Amino acid sequence: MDLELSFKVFKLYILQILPERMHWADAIAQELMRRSDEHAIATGTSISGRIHLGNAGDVIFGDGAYRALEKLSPSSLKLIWFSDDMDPFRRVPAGLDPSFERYLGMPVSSIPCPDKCCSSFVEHYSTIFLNSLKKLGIEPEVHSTTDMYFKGIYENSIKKAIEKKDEIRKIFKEVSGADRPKDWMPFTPVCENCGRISTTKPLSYEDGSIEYRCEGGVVRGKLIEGCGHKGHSDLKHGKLSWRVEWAARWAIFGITCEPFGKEHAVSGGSYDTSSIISREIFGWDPPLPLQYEHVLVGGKKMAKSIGNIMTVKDLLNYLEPEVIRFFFFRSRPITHKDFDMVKLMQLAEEYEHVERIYRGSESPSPREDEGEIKSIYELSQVGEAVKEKPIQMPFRSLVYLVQVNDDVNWIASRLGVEPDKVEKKIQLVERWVEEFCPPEMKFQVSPELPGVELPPVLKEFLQKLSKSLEKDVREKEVQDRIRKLSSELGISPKEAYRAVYLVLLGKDHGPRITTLMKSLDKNFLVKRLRLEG
RNA sequence: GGGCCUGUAGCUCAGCCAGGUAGAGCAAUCGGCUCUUAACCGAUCGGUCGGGGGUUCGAAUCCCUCCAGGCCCGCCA
Repeated sequence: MDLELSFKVFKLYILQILPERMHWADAIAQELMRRSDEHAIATGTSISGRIHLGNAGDVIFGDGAYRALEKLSPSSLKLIWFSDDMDPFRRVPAGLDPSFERYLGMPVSSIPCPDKCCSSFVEHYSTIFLNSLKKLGIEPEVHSTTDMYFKGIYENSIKKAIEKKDEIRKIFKEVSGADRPKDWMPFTPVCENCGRISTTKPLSYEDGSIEYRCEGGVVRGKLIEGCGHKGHSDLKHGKLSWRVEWAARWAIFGITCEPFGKEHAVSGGSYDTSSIISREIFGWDPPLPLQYEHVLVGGKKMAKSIGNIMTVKDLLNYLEPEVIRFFFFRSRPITHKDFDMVKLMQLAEEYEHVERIYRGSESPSPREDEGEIKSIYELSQVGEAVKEKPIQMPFRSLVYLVQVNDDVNWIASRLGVEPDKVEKKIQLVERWVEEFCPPEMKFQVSPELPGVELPPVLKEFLQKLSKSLEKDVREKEVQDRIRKLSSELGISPKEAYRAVYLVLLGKDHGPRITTLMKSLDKNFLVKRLRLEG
């Protein structure tokens, strides 16, 4: 008994002196600083069409680590985004002209812009992506893998990999049990005749030159025919096999941390293999992995076939950038994340809550960790976090206000803010209300008197209320009047309010009554309360 | 065939790595604010921590197992 008690006391004491809980980004930054004080964080995206929210998550998580490291002042620090544009084009995304099929098997960097507005397919999609990341305050150093090959940045790595290809084959065998054939080459050239990379087979290597034949290959289970061309390629027009390329890239850029999804993280997967290749072939310690779970949308995987692709650009039509960042930083990367457009208001409210705590207009509850909340809020900011008490324009309030009256000046005066401050947010909320707002939060003043049966006493109440409104619609008096009348007539205020909502909206509840009334034409209101249409 | 993640209050999630009084926000309910529904404030309600077993003085937390959901690898990346 005594022993048990002393254990408890000891533990409670320890808990008190332990530092506050730590945000994952801070924990990673600490671990990284323990390892070294020069850091490069790598993120990357394979460009196969519109770049969605999940792809953005990769970079956003990287930015989280970047910002947390920044606070610890390492001697050098950068955030890199690799445009994986030497990858072969594997599937024509939905919505694109089917004629793009002719590019299957070519490096995506050689496909033209689908809208003929940019210099290429890759530029088209990556520009949109990078611009929307910029709005989230993320501006990584950008590298195109195609350019890197062209410029010869990979050349030494390719030579080394070819030299040690048998060693690499052994690593593949040991780590993932995959048998690469004896004549396997870690580098695949682009066919100089047809421009495809999925169809070429390297035959031999000598002095920086690869002999190959374009004999065809399989892409997503579909056979792509080769053109039959036989030729020689230098080491600038082709690509290292992924796991080798990944390792080479780590070594070349000195990558110390990289976020990635489970497709790489799986046991025997590319992170395992690349780690060993990195260490044994290129002599670089693999980066600290930052594993994350993929983002779902409305409980489903984002897929072009389902048509539920959500991009940051799309999302910026409904949410402020801070809330999008908040979505990624409020919980651990490994946690399932479901971006549900219908529940977006809840997300916005949680962000507002964290903002109030950070900026001192609300105190955290005993179980909320102030240090962690501080990190979450700071990581959610596009720029510097501000400490002053916020003037908030709550998403929820706006949802109701825009449905009553979408005049900017009127809404601004209700919220007590400058019209130009709220204008943008009104647009965001209006779009959400129109497209995703659940029906129970939607309302509309009925143009005709809704067909409702009211007991005589409530009719009398409405008549009297109507009369008093003929003279005066100042809001304090309206509420006073409703209360007075309901007590005079012996009905509960609740019934009284219900009656008003019924005749105005056809529903038994609605937004604050004075807000609603004030936005309506006085004559209309008086008539309606008299049940005259 | 191999692996990963998730399961804690109606909803969204902390807490798990380093076992020690089950938490927050939102919702709901009730009340307050000279202004009673949905801008604010307070209080309350709400959970056999997916099930079972084990280790332990003590398990949401560690181990085993089962169930449910989501996903990945086993072509290429």
